Amino acid sequence: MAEHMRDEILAYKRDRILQEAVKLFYARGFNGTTLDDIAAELGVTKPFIYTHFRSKVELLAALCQPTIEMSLAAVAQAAESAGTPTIRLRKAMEDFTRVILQRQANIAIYFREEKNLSADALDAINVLRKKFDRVLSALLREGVAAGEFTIPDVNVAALAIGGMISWAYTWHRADGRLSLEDVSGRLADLALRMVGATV
Amino acid sequence: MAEHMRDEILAYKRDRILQEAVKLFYARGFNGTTLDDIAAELGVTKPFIYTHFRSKVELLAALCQPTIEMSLAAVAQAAESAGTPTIRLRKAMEDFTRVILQRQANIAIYFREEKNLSADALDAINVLRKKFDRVLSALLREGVAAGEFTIPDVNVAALAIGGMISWAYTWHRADGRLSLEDVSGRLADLALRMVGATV
DNA sequence: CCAGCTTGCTACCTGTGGGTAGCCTTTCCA
DNA sequence: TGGAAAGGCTACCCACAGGTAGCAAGCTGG
Repeated sequence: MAEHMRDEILAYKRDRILQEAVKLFYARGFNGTTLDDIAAELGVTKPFIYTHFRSKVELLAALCQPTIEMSLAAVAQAAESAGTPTIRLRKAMEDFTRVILQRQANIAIYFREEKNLSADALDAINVLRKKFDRVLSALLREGVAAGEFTIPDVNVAALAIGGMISWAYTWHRADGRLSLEDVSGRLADLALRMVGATV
Repeated sequence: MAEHMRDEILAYKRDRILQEAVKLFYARGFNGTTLDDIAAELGVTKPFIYTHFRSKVELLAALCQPTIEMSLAAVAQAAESAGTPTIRLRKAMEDFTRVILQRQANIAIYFREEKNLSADALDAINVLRKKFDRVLSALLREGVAAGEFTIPDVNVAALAIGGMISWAYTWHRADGRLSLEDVSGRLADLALRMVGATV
């Protein structure tokens, strides 16, 4: 029991560090943020961070990788769900957009700071991204086979759709004209149009 | 005459510094590249660079801004050219893609290192980007007015199209399956589909 | 052939920030 | 109530890299 709660608190501290790191890396960039900055924001000191993360670079990986995993999971789950390719593609794109916008800061940091990741972390993430492209391409091919989509070049289409939606991290404002649901609906519509599906 | 040639040589030196900086910033990131690295690659020393650029940050701006200007120019010129909105949009998207892929490294550096730009340089570039969005949105609206396009939300469509194409900098390989012309053709097609144009 | 200007180099300074050693305080159990 | 373990802090180290001062070498015009 005591042990159990100690672990929860440990996890909570780790989480708070990550939260604050995301906020600052997003606002000032990875190299523009010092560990002292993060510590100050939390009301602690630098060595405190080192009891939870081995290095600044590990902190970066810890805030990128799970977000990429979520993106992949969203698309993979929708692709495997029930329904026609059209229905599944719409769900995949809506859910993917939600991840991108809910984890907007993490996504931005990942794309900006990729070069600062360790080779290992980068490899792990690249595996996920390759898988993402394969899953999306497979879904598009399924739709073509079913006669629902018309796509001249499936691989380019997958990259184009993935890019169009990923890009939303650069322009969406949570306090702007469009809610998260507005954006995910509109981008999913555009994706369906790109593949020639009947909307 | 003598003066004239001296200026040419000055410009040439400046250009070579920029070339090498682009190569290294692209490969290792802005913060992962030292001015000594760039100098070494050129067979010169750090103070040499300082006779052509006031600081590392100025170097960064000098390799970002002209590329953004080229993107805007490509779209603006196509939008003002002759032909139907459909024809002009196709040309705009093809030319925009060409800029993105010809200046792939510069574009990548800009998006990654935006946070490292001076406030002034960033402002100047943001003006260009706003203009880019306005020009593209205006062209889409024209197409809608002419009955050639069907677009539920013009602003989102402009961002989506711009994003889809910009994104090509992340995946295009000059030595890959698709040539620059292949990609620009296919992405322009996809853009036209997104706006409901008759391809 | 010399004066002076241009050009680029050698050698250096210095702030910064990631990372660590070792101590103090609090907590918890015997 | 004493002692040990855990948790976090103070104080520090030092490599690195942006930026500069001042000198040497070569070109140019008189």
